[in-house]
Amino acid sequence: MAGYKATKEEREALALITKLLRASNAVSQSATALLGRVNLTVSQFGVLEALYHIGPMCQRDIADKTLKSTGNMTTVIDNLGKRGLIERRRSIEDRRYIMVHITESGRNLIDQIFPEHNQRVLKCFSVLEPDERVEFGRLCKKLGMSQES
Amino acid sequence: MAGYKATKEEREALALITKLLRASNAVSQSATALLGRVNLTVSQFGVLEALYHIGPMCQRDIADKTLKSTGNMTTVIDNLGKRGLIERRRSIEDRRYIMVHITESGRNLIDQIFPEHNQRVLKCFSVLEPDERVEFGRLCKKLGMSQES
DNA sequence: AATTAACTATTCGATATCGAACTATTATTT
DNA sequence: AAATAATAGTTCGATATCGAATAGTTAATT
Repeated sequence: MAGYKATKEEREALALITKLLRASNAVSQSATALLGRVNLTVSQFGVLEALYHIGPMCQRDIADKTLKSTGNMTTVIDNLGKRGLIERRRSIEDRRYIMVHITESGRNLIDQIFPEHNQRVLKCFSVLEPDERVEFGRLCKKLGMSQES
Repeated sequence: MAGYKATKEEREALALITKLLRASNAVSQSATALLGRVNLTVSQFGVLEALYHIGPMCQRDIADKTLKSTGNMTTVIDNLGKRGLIERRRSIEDRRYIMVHITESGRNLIDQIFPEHNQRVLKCFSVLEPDERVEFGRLCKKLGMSQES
C-alpha cells in the first residue's frame, strides 16, 4: 500500500477539479451536440466561429484563441478548407503569415446553426440563478487568468 | 451579412461558456504539466488514477467515470497495458466483462507523481478564497448534474 | 428450447492533438 | 553584407477521440 496520504486541503482541491471538469464536459457536450448535423467537429466549429466573429486571422492567432497548437491548426484548417468553408491567403507584407478567411459558404453554415447553438448554451446555464451566473463567471475568470504565463 | 442577432441573455451565456472552458483548460493543463516526466498522457493518468483509488473496474465503468467512449477505452487501456501499468482479466462469472487491474508498477508510478500533482491542483485553486472554493464547487456540481440523461 | 434483446468490448475510418524537427521568411546583430 | 535569432507554418509519429459496425456473452421473451 502507498505510504503517501493526501491532506484534507488536497482532497478538497481534487474533488473540486473533478467537479470543474465534469461541468465543463457536460456543458460543452450539450452545447455542441448539434454540430453533427452539419458535420462539424467541435474544433472546426471553434475556428469557424472565431473567424465569423473576429474576422480574418493568421493561424498562430487562431491557435492562441482556441488554446491549441499550431500543428493542430494546420490540420483543422486543412479540413475546413477541403469543404470550402475557409480560404487561406498568404500575406503580401510578411510572407510568413497566412491569413485565414471565412467564405460565404462557411458564413452560411454558422448562420444555420448559431441560433440553436445559442439557445442550447443559454439552456445549459439556466440551472443557475442570474446572480449565480454572474458569480460563476467571476470565479471562472479568476481561475482562467491565474495560470497565464 | 447575417440576419441573426443574439439576444443579451444569449451573449451573456456565450461569454460564460468561454470563461468556463478557459478555466477548465487552464486548471487541467497546469495540473497535468508534470505527466510528461513519466510519459503519461492525461487520459492514461485519469484511468490509472481511477484504478488506483477505486480499485479494479470493467472498461465500461472506466469509460463512464472518465466521460469517454468504450472504443476510446480500448485504446487507452491497450497503451497502459503495453507498459505493464495495468492488467486485463476476463471475468469468470460474466464473460462479457474484462476487469482492469492496476499493477504494482502502475501503483508505483502514481505514487511517484501524486504528491506533486496534488500540490499543483491545490495551488491552482489557491487563487480562490476558501468560501469561494466552496461556492465554485457547488455551482460546478449544479452544472455537471443538470445535463445528465 | 429458440428467438430476441441487451450489454461488453473490439475494430475501423476519420479527425484531433501534442511536441519536436524542419522549411521559409523576416528581424537583429555583429 | 553575412551570420544569427526569431517567427509562421508544415510535417511526422504517437496517442486520443468519436460514432458506427461487429462479435461474443448473457438475459428476457415467446
